[in-house]
Amino acid sequence: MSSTTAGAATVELDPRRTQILRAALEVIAERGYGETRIADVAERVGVSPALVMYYFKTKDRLLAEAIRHAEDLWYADGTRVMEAIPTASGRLEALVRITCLSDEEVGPSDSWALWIDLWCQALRRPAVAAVREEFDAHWRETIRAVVHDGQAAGEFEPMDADEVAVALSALLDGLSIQIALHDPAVTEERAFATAMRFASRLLGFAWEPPEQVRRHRA
Amino acid sequence: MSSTTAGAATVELDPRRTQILRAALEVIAERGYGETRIADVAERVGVSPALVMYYFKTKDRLLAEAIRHAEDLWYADGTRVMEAIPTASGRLEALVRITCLSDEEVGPSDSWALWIDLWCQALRRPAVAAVREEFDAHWRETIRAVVHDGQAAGEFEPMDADEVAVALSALLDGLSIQIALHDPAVTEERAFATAMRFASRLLGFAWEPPEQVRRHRA
DNA sequence: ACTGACTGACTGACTGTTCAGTATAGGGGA
DNA sequence: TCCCCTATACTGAACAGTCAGTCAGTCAGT
Repeated sequence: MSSTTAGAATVELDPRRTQILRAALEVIAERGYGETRIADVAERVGVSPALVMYYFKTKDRLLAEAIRHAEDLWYADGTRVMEAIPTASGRLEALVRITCLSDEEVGPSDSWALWIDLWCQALRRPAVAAVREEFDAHWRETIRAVVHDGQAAGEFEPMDADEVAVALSALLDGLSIQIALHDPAVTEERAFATAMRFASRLLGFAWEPPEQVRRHRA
Repeated sequence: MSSTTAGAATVELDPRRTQILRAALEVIAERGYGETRIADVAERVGVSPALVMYYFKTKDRLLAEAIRHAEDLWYADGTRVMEAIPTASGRLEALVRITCLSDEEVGPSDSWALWIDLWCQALRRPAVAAVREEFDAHWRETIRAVVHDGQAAGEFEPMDADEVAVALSALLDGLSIQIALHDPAVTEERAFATAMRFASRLLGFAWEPPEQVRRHRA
């Protein structure tokens, strides 16, 4: 479906440019969007702040492009992982795993912080809001497609796939917030189990929690 | 009790102090936590910036107290509304309604933005993180209690109430993000219906989406 | 020599915080 | 009553630090 997504991502091949974008992403993840200074980004690359301005006209443009770059990276990884999984329930579990567990091969370990910052900045910055809406729409469409495939294959019960996509993406967003904030009541494993239990119950497929987090069921 | 908390108690009763706190909350909701200037708060109250520093030693302390103040206000309203509802399913619906629909009598209309900012700042500010964790723990406990009551009364099916609390609070958080960001795919009414459908299916109680979601309480 | 990558040094704006000082209210004494 | 004294609320102005953005100019490759 989305085999030609490389176009937009490879528009900028300038290595210095992508180097700066990557550095900006690191700084944003560490210090936060609002606390990111051009000097920090420049120092991380090992160049002068003026060079950052040379490549990106303003700070706003740098940060906006960095956010979009993060989205591209995240989805490139995500689709690569997803394509290798044959069953719909397996792909659904992969989606939940990517969202809840930090040791997956998708995105940086602190990508949750980036998400929260994305939402926060999207509140008031139209450029960020556009990226966010695109990102979420794409994410929901991914879930919807998996649900649809599973229903067509008889793995899932028939029900409104859009509805499931909205509910499940919201659930995952909410859980990722608790994980990002290290809430003691919501560990990564618990979030994973909660989301999977939820999805399996909703879609009517069998799923058993792994050994270490298995608990009694009614 | 007076020896250690007398200062704090009198502090909260100072009208000028609460006036500044309220103004700070308004500015935070409008401009965002990171973009809030003490000059803005002072101007809204009609005093000099120096007076704000006179009451709150630093900007950080002002903002931290403002956030805590918001939490207090929100829960005061929330518990008042909840107490008047007899059935557990009714209280659960009220919880969802408070979260999803903007015209309820709980909190300011833009309290979602405040929540997102709360999460964002909690990522890196320990003082805010403490308020956030308290807030969420209280919120989950509220849900858990309602679920437990409903199960005891036979309204809900038996299942782990903690599990339901984690899942439902996460779902509501995720939906509130989409609402706050005005995502075209998730209107307030749709979020409300999604959450209620989810909860009723999970807990096994009957719920029908209203023909037209009632708004503006008569 | 021309172009593009790159830099050091500067500026200009913003803003949290301080501080010296003003005004007002109240209390106590004569 | 009048005056003095003190504490409290409050302000205008300035200070000090931070940073995005600019610019003239250097350096390397062609």
